[in-house]
Order: sequence, then C-alpha cells, then structure tokens
Amino acid sequence: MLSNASKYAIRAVLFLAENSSYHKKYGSKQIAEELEIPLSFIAKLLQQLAKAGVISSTKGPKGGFFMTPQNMQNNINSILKEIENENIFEGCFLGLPRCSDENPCPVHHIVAPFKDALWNKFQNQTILDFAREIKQNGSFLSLKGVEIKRKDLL
Amino acid sequence: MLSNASKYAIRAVLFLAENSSYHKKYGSKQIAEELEIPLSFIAKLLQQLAKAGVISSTKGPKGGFFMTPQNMQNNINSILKEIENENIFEGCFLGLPRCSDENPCPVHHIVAPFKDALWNKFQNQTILDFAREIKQNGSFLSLKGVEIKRKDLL
DNA sequence: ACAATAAAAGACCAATTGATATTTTATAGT
DNA sequence: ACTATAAAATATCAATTGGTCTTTTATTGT
Repeated sequence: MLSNASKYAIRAVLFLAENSSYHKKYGSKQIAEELEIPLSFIAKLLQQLAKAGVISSTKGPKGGFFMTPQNMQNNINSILKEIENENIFEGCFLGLPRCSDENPCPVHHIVAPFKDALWNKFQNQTILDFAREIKQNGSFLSLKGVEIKRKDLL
Repeated sequence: MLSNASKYAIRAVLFLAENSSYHKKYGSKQIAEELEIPLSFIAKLLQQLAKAGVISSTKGPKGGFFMTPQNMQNNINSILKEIENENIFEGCFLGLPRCSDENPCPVHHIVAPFKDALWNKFQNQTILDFAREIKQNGSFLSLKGVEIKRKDLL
C-alpha cells in the first residue's frame, strides 16, 4: 500500500522527531546508518521533505536535518503528499468502477472503514504524537543495536 | 495494495464466474473488450490462471476460457497466489521492524483487524460467492455499455 | 489433409520505482 | 581568505511492473 520511499520517509521523520532538535542535527549518513536505509536514497527523500517544509535542514559544518517544534506539528499525510505520487486512499480495492457505499464491491464494507480510520489518524495526529506513541509502545524504528532475545526468535 | 495485474485478474475471473460455462466460453479478446483491459495483458494473466487451475480453457475453434462449477469453488486467495508475487498480508504497514501485537506500531491496531477480515473473506468465500454478491449489490465489473445517469456524475 | 480459430509460450519493450554517484552551493571554524 | 563539512541538485543506473508482439501448438469443421 505504501511505497518503500514513503515507509523510509516516515521512519526517518519519526526518528528526527524523537531525537533531533535545532542543537542536535543529523546528517543523512547518520540517519541512513541508524535506520539501515540506503544512504543516497534517504538523502534524496530528506531533501524533498526539507524543501517541502516537513523537516528542517542547514548546510555546512554542524549542519544536517532536524525538526523544530513547528515541524512536529505536521501530520503524516504531509509526508505522504510529498513522497507518494497518488492518493493511497482513493479507488476501489478490487478495481471495480463506480464502487461506492451505494454500489459496494464485495470488500467495500471492510475497506472503507479501514481507509477512513487510517486517514483520520494520519490527518489528525501530529508527527509528535506518533513519535510519542512509538516510544510508549516500546516499538522500534530500527533494529540497529537492538539485542534480540532468543525467545523472541521462536 | 493490489497490483493492477491482480485487480484485472480478479475482475476477469469474476466475469467468467458470472457469465461462462463449459458451453459458453470466452476468448481473451471478448474479455478484454468487455472489461476494458489491454488484450495482451489480460491474455497472459488468463493463461497463468488456467495453468494454475483457477479457471479452465480449451484451444482451437469454439475454444476459450471458462469456469467449471469446481473452479468456482476456489477462493480469491488462489488468484492472488498466482499473480501477486508477495504476500500482501505480511509486513508492518509503516515498515517498522518487529511490529506485532506486543510491539504495535501506531497504526497496528487499525491495520491488523483489517488484514484479518480481508484475509478471511478471501480465504473462506468462494469465487461463486463473490460473483453472487456483486450481482446482488448491483455492482459493475465494467462500465462497458452502462448508461451513466446525469445525477451520478454530480 | 487442410484451413481457420484460439490458447500457450516466450521474447520483447515501456514506464515506474528503487537506488547510486557526481557536482554544486552554503556555511562554520580557523 | 581558505578549508572542511554537509545539504542541494542533478544525472544516471537497475529492478520491477505494466504492457505488447510473434511464433507455436492444439482443436474444430470442412
């Protein structure tokens, strides 16, 4: 559903939301390493996002990417708008024409509420909210340096 | 989420389920025209599906693609297994590693039940069930020859 | 036997997405 | 001013997906 590019972008933004500030910037190289994403690829994505104002950046020594408190007030949809080149919420899941609440395809009643819930979350929760949630849930943006316990692999 | 190929394949199979029989076969050309899908593309997909036993076919004059009652007992997942080259139900929606019920990403609780419901429907309902549902709902597999009323376009 | 029909097979081409490498520009520190 | 650093810009390349075309094989009807 989401392209690799979008997933990478989201992870990178959430990483910055959690770790960066005006006084603590991250270069593409660090981010690529930390999240185990191909360097040149994430560099390009970060540039796009910076240009669009989703994140911030400064050139030169001590420069890098970071997020301001304002940046963190953006939502996930603002990331997708930049990276994804079509609206993932549009179109019938099965590709039927004129699929709608009135003319539902066989999975319409499963897909429509899902899209709705997802869109709402991507629209109404800020990036800051997401970052906090991840921290609270004990989720990982990367497995870099995470010790995997034997029992977890079974 | 689904590739074009899968969507085309599903529509074509449902069309055959609704219209074909051993005594009423359809050539790729008719199907392509009826569903407004590129001929060569759908031809290839139909061949794959026939090879896999999802649909039936015979060569030569009076030949074509069709579905037997047994074919119609297959489910949608059997189509996806042939056409889609990766399991669409696997992997974290946001691309986070080790996302699970215990380590949920911020949209896990939205995505997991959706995937579940979808998988169940694709697994437990037959193609015949789907075809019937579409007929009953008044949905369209194609807009070929469907008159669109003015009010519908507003 | 042979002509016509239609699927099967496979080679091929185009567009999109994923990924890389190179050059240019801005800035900080000396 | 000069050097080092790091983003910005851009050109390029590879892989996947989407789509087309040509040849071969099977079958039917005469």
